Amino acid sequence: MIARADCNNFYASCERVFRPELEGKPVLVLSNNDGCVIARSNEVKALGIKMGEPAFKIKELIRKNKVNVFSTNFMLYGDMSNRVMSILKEESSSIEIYSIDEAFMDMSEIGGVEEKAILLRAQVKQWTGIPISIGLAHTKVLAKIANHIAKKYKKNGVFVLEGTDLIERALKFFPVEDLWGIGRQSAKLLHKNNIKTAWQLAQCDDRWIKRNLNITGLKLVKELRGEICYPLGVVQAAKKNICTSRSFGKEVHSIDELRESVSTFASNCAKKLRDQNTVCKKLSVFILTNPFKPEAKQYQGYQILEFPTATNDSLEISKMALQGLRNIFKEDCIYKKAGVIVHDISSENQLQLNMFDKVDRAKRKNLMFAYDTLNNKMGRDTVRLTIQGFDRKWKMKQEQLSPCYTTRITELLEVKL
DNA sequence: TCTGGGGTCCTAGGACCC
DNA sequence: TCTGGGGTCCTAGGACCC
Repeated sequence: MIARADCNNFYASCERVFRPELEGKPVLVLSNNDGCVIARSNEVKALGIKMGEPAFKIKELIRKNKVNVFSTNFMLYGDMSNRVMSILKEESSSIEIYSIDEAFMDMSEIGGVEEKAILLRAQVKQWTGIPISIGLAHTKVLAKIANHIAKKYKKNGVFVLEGTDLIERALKFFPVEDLWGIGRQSAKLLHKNNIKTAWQLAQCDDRWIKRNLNITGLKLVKELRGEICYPLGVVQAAKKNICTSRSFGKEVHSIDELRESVSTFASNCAKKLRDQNTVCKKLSVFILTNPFKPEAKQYQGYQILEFPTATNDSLEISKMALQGLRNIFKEDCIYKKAGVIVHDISSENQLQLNMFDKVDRAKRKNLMFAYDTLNNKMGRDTVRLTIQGFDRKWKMKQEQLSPCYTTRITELLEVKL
């Protein structure tokens, strides 16, 4: 039996732990620079405030309803997460920590799972102050559904989804678009084909599913039918990509400020690399202007660089990242390499990049991904630095490389201290 | 519809090889 | 330069997740 434990309104709950007087009152957490909503207590949800909503649009609503607004405090959330997870670990050593606020656990060897789960939930609440919900079933996808039901409809926060009748009833009432792995595109396609519930999806022909939703969709459907396709991943796998990115809260007009950020973000990525004992081969840097400033022209820059030898050394990585930033502002380099950008930082130190739309299709190929992603998701002027992980070939060498690099870095850091 | 900041996996098509 | 077939590796881009 797989249990899926999930913290309710996690960030908002964390803030409440230290402000118990906010129990029962609306609590909302805003993203970096107080841009948009990233966590809501139930009271805030009831006000109709949506996830991801820009803060400026709901100012009035916040004021009228005396909503308690917090800026993110990821140190706090990470710490609270560790506390919750360590309690869960004591219950079951086979645990996969899936994200900051949720985990899958193997509870198959534990008899009376429902009672156990209820107790576990009470324990987490008592020791950390964080309310959680637990869904139990034989596959991860079903456990997710069980969790949904537990959170929404069960006073004790626990639901066991087991037995053909109960599963059928649950699936018939569960909207297909709420399934784990069905996003906007897939939902649209399914609706067009008159598939509205999880149950209807589970009845579909395998070949049709594979053709329309590919192998991922097929796995999802098999899990709905009770066949395990996503086994519990107990060991924490090393990240294949590491990324540090941030929006500035204000406009940036100096290259020095960009250099500062790029350098800091590079070190940050390097530290993450060392923490998981890996090295990187490639690095990409990109920047773009504020896409939400309608009157301004939009520009962006993007560079991929490759290290001669894979590394996790902060200095090497920072240097390379700064080289990338320089390249972005160097015309000759751009068209040869990443296919974009440039011109000068004009007289007033304004950032001036070639306009995206003027770059022809072939040249901008590399940029499409960055552009789409950022245009959709990021606010304000942004510097993002990504370090790409290993492909298969490199992975083989990784074990030999990383200890030696790690040692070197440790020495280096000690010297610096 | 969208004023964060992270990640993952899959697939098609191009580059390259014999 | 278009006359064969088979294969692998790589990566951009799409879709999804929290």
